Amino acid sequence: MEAAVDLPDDALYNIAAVERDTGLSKDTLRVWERRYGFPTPVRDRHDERLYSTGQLEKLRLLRLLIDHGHRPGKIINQSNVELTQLIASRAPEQTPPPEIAALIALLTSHDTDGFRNALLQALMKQGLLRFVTETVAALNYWIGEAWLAGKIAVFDEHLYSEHVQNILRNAIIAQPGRGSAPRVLLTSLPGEKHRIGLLMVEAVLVAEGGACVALGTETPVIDIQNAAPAYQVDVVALSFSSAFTQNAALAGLTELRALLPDSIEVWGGGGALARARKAPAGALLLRSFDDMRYALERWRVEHAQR
Amino acid sequence: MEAAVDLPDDALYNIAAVERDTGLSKDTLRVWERRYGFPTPVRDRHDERLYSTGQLEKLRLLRLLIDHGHRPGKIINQSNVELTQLIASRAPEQTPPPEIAALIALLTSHDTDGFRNALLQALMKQGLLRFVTETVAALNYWIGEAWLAGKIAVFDEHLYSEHVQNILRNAIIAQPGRGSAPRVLLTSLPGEKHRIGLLMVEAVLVAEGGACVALGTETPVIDIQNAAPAYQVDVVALSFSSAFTQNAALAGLTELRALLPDSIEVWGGGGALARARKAPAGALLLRSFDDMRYALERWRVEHAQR
DNA sequence: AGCCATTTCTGTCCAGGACAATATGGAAGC
DNA sequence: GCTTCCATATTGTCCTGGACAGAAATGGCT
Repeated sequence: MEAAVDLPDDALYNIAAVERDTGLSKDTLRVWERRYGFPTPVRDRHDERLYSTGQLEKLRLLRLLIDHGHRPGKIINQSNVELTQLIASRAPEQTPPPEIAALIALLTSHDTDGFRNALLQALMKQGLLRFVTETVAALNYWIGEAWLAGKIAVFDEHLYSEHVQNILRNAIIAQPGRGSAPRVLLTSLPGEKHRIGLLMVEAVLVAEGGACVALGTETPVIDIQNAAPAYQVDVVALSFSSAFTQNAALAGLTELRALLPDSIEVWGGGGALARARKAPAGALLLRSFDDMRYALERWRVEHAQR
Repeated sequence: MEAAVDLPDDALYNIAAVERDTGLSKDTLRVWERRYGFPTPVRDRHDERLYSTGQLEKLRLLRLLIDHGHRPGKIINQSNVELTQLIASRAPEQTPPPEIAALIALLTSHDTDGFRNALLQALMKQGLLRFVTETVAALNYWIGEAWLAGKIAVFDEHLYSEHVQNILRNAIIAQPGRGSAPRVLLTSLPGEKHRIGLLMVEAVLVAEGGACVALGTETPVIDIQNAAPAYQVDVVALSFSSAFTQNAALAGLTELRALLPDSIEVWGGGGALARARKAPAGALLLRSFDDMRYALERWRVEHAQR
């Protein structure tokens, strides 16, 4: 029994590596072992945990399902195969429209140049506004689905994110005109890392002739409070992907609303708020890009007479 | 139920927030308290640690000095003032060159368009390679210094990062030619969020005629392992900013080296590795952009005969 | 159906002990 | 003088097992 190459199959990972690769904290890993009897890593000579590749794999499946609403206690004792089926059964066999399917096919065939060119072509054909609200939005959705179904690799998703960022940032810079009122400060709260949503909003804003001060992701509330007057913005807009809890998103909006002067509006949008019933007092919920365009128009009407 | 209105100055941070803001692990924070008597957070009604703004500040100074070679036990009982002096004495009263100072002045005056235009102008004047290795590198350094000295706000740093990203991504896309060998897969490991370093590397690579597959930040090792053959790359390059521990960076390189076939080279660079003594067997340490250009050249010579 | 109270579940925090990995400092050898 | 090696000191990470807050699920009420 001799392997020509070191097979990664019998590799062992210490708890720090598992935390890094699964996003599950060391405390969580230990408490799962204590409560549910999984994972059961072997120990090295100094009684430190060493996790097998199979356990690491299962932990990643669990993480995925938990992020999509399953409870750990219900699924932790199922086998890898059962978990994979659970993931597959989630989405009722739908297929994306052909344009989107073609783009995804380019991505999964690892044809980086082809994918980039196809995106650029779609942008040219549709213009920035439609490109963002139709193509990119649909891509986000269907790539998420494909990922759940195991049809797309994590690294493909990374590459997708990079390409879309490149193209959107490029288009935003290229947009003619310097933008007028309202000036919108755009960012997300700590914990919210999803950059594409922010860039999509920025693209729409710029396309509609607004001016955008983009701070990127994960700005602490206090720093937003300080930045808003410094940049003399009219609106502070926050994006919450579905990685955020709806409650956490609403709490963030409420906190920010309390900290900012009344003259500055607070807008919130994104997946976490798509199903929210009502906005916190004094804040505005944007459930779609159309909502945002109406909000822009309303702001301009209200501030027209001066 | 408690009514909590946070005022920035007497704000209190729980141990998770401090870990996030300082990069010191919870274990380290607790063991320092036990051993050295610092920090001494107050406790909430459930005996959980709450760190004051001042202690958070001191912890950040300590982290910084430790990253620069000081030992914790020697400096942990000095005051904030003494630590600040220690930092100041580290870089003997230097001032940034006038071009850099002018850019920083635009940034701190919140003149977003002016800052953007000045960056674009520098790029046009210098070309991509010099812009990255001179202007952006210097800006990173001096903005870090300005932050240490309290001369720059967190949100200004966020805005800086966004603008540089816009410009670099724009320049990378605009670069003529599709790039040839070697094909380099470029990313960072989970925990390493610093995007500008990655983009700088990508810009230099592209400017030198290489082909780059950029996966963005925080790609788990397993996914890198899978991506490398899928994209048929010749080299996997990882970037570690000084937010990473040197040990963690070296461990990551070692792990990756073991998982990838010998035909794929492993390169690592960035602040965390700047003072590393020797590279893990089979990996290459790049301590500067020049190192990277030499490495590219060497690779091309070695693979010239076909 | 919607709303509120109660129970269950789950992640994070705690204390204090242990030890591996690294850095330091000095002695020995070239 | 300079490296090389080894003993010692320092420092970060991991361990166990207990506790509890906050989120989610459940049930009872209008």
